[in-house]
Amino acid sequence: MIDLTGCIRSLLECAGMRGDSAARVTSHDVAAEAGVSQATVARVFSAPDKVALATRARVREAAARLGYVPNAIARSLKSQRTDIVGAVVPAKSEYWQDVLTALSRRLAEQGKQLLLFPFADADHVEEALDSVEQYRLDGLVLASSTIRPEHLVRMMRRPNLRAVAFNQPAASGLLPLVMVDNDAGARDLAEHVVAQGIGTATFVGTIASASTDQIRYRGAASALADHGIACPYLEAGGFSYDAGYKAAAQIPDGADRPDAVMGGSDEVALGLIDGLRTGGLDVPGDVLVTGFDGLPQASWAGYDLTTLVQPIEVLVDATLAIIFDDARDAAQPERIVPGTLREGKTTRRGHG
Amino acid sequence: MIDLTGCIRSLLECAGMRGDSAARVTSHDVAAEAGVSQATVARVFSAPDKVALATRARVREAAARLGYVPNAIARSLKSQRTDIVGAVVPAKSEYWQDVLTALSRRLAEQGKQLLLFPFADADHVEEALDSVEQYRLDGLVLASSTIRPEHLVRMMRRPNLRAVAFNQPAASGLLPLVMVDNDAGARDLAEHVVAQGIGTATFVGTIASASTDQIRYRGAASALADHGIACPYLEAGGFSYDAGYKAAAQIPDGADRPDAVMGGSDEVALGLIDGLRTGGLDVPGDVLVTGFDGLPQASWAGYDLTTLVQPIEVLVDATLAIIFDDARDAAQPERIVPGTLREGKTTRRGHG
DNA sequence: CCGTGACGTGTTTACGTATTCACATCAAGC
DNA sequence: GCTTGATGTGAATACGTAAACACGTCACGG
Repeated sequence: MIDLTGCIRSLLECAGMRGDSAARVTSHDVAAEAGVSQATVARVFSAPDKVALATRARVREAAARLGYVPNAIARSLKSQRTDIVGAVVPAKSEYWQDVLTALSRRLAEQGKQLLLFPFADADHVEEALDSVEQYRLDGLVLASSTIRPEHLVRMMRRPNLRAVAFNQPAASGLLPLVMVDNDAGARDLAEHVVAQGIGTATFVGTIASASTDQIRYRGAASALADHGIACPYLEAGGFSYDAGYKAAAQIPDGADRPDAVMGGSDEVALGLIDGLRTGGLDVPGDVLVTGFDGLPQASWAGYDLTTLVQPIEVLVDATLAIIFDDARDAAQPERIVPGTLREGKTTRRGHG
Repeated sequence: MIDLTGCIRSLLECAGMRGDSAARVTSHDVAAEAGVSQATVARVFSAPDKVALATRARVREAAARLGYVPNAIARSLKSQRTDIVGAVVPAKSEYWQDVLTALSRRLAEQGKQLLLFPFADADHVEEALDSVEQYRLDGLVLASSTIRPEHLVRMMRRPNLRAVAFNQPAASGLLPLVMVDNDAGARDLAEHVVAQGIGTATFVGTIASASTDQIRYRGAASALADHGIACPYLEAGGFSYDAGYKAAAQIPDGADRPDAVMGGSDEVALGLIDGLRTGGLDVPGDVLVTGFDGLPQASWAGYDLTTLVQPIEVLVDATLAIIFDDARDAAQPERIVPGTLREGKTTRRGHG
């Protein structure tokens, strides 16, 4: 192992020498080295088929010798394209982590990058957007339903910037929109628990002012009402496990205890499960629980939560299609994608 | 609600008009509007104290009227600073998500941004690094111990780029390095389970070739050996819950069953717990389990895992200090930060 | 044999800003 | 009253690349 390190060190000195002398190699340097003009060098790296095979090889070789790497900053300035997509998302959220992972992976496949603009509170969105405007991004994904409409408006019509609202029903009519079918998903979940033979239910929402929360609650309540089941609303006050855990204590026990508790998100639902179990209840023996989102953690054997799985890949692809497809005439597209019901054991009644 | 939308729409048209006419407002346009030179406009936005109060106000007003926003791309080209830090990280990992969250938040506080270079397999690191070189980043965080030394070498000595290895012991001597004290942490965990009175133990590592995995195993095995306890190594084959879940089936049962199982990471440990429980064992009744990292999920009531909590904020701050502090003469700093033992109920024996 | 077009390359300019240099103004000091 | 210095501003340039334009060469067809 020490051997390996030593070997690397010597490689390093070699690289270091080259690196120092090549401190800032530009296309001009390469041009001089290869005996061509700067324009030809640029062409070799951006439109290789426009330069003769022999020249191309000579330039490539010279570039390699000098350690030349094209400067993306200068390219962006000239071409008015950054190949960078921004994402404005809440700083802390399991769900958004998953979305960002999918998004950045897909972008990387296209040779594009993801620039992150996380915000802690809704109050800090403004600052994030200030930064967004400075970088001339190709596209922007506006996530989180806690972004207020006035912020959305600000991002409209920015030249060369396609902004897309992601899972944010409130943006409808203002921005292109991609989201899972929250209403249908909530109804599916409600129908599913009804089919398990429940008589009462409670919905534990995330944050009541969030538009996704409202739609999910209305969908669930409406479906339950079709079966004559009332569904009171309880606000957890956050999108987190902790919020759900604490909310579990608010759920009536004894005779008033609901047969089913529907969480506004998976994170809340997982917290609910642990909160209910800590309170001495059995899930699903005493109470059925459902979630919404389809987080990886929902599938963990310790929970095995019944939830509505969002097709994140599909949503991400739709988002990128809006950003990069030149069908700009198709004004304000709205892609509403259906989710998939995942049946876990948290709604498997009479398992004992 | 329809009212609100209507209101916004009209605002929108107003903004749209301004947005269109201001399609690409430059500092020259502002200069013309304010009756000053472009240089003065630039100064107003980058060194306001160098311009007279009255002029400053006039320029600011003109800028606001035209909707001028400084162009970060052009600024970067001129100033040779992007105010962007890159992070090369594995695409899927709970732990790295937490690190990135902390990192981007701290950067945002300084008006800097985070550019993400996620990679799926270790084989794709090369491509990610190609992209990294094109953007002239101010700094680079190289994460994941699956990045091979030859990749690290490549990132050394890049002009204007401070690369830092994050939790990657193998980078020692090659790059500035920030990491948690894996050895001490593993020993602490081992001592803790010994104190619970165990007689046998097994270490379930993540990926045997990862340097963190090796250090953690050696630390734990060494501490256990001090008490005369042998500690066989089992490789889960990944950093994931699933890997841990599957590895649980490999752990001997019956008379050979270890009293404690030490996971190489929290994700693996959580999988182990569920895997063991699915196998009919009680955790901690039959087997004690420990993790490593201190993920939020480890604190969930359903697990309450004993683990070594990494001080992520401290690690991130140390990383940024290396990147931005001009003490470049302090060659190859290595910051090794101690973690904190978190005692959960997965090592609380005789709980019944 | 000349016109036509395709092809490859060089020259030049523009992208939008930060910074250097020069210049003008004005207050203070001998 | 003229130097000195500070202060505020404008002109000019550079950052590194992409693309428009022009030019030269060569093959082809009439």
